[in-house]
Amino acid sequence: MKIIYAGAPAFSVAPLAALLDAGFCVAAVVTQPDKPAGRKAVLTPTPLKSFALSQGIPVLDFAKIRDHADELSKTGADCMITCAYGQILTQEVLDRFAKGVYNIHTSLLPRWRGASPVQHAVRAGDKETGVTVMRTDVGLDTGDILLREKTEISLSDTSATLSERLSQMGAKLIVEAVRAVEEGRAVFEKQPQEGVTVCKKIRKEDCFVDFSSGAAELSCLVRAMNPEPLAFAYLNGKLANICFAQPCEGAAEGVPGQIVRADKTGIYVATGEGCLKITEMQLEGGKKLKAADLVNGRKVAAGDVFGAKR
RNA sequence: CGCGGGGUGGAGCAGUUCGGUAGCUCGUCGGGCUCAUAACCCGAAGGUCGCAGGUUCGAAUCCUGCCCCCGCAA
Repeated sequence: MKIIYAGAPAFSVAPLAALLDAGFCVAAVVTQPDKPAGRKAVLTPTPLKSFALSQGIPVLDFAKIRDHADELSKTGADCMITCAYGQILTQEVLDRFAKGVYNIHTSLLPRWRGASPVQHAVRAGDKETGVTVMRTDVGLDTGDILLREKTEISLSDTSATLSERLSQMGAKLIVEAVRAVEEGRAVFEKQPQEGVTVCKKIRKEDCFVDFSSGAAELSCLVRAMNPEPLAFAYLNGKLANICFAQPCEGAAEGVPGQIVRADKTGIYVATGEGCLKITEMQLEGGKKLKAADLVNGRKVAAGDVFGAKR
């Protein structure tokens, strides 16, 4: 079985590594073109590209994969695996692979089809999520399901910790999946009609922490946006990216957004319903800091109020 | 040349405007109090003030160059 592997973010690296470890031949890696990144706008390859090059695998970074179907065929691959690749595949591309095209998707399909399933699952307060390996068709994550594995989402999970876990799960599943396909024992199941949700790409304005909402809901928002793009509000005239927060016991006396207590254990903020404990936060221009450090440096004190503007 | 913040004992910060003995909240170590403690009291150790050069009797502070970290925007 000769494989082409398509992906981009760090998340997509582990499954590729697993396929290589399992002894499969990866003819080429397809990924997004290098993009300017960081303050200096340095042209940066995707994490998957860096990894592929370090493994000596040829990399194809097409601006539009649909214009390069012939090049895909030339690799002689009979199967393509995609994982957070970020480009829509056309029927012409799908037809180039005799053994099919399969996608590793980080949700329990048909829930959270689309661009940012991990963040949406956390933000929605889902109790569980997982990884689905499916056969790709021209629809958006609508293909038939081959394998699926669940994992719980805990109150201490962020999109960062979940992604890491899902990446490992995806790595395990894709090896199983490819073996099944290779041995002709793959069994597919149509996606259910019910329970379909679609998620779009997250924008920064989706990340505003409105303290008039409930603490439980805000905790989900904050944890969903970690590590990127980070939930935020304004504090003492500065942008404050809130990295980690959990709902906590205790009355929340004070107007929503007001810090009722700030000590080594956390920054306790009144919300519309309940109290939110922030334990990690990043002020404009600064690094991410633990609550204890913010309090020690006198940057945050009881009585300060989070708001929507500077 | 996209805009901006920052580098000061182990951590987070003040001090820089207007040069003159290195300060705060913690942590660490030692001692005390306590049935006990992450609480409280007493004491101690620990700093080339990012790097290099310049001005000066004297530079964390003023001037010049460089390195590194971070927020926004892409």
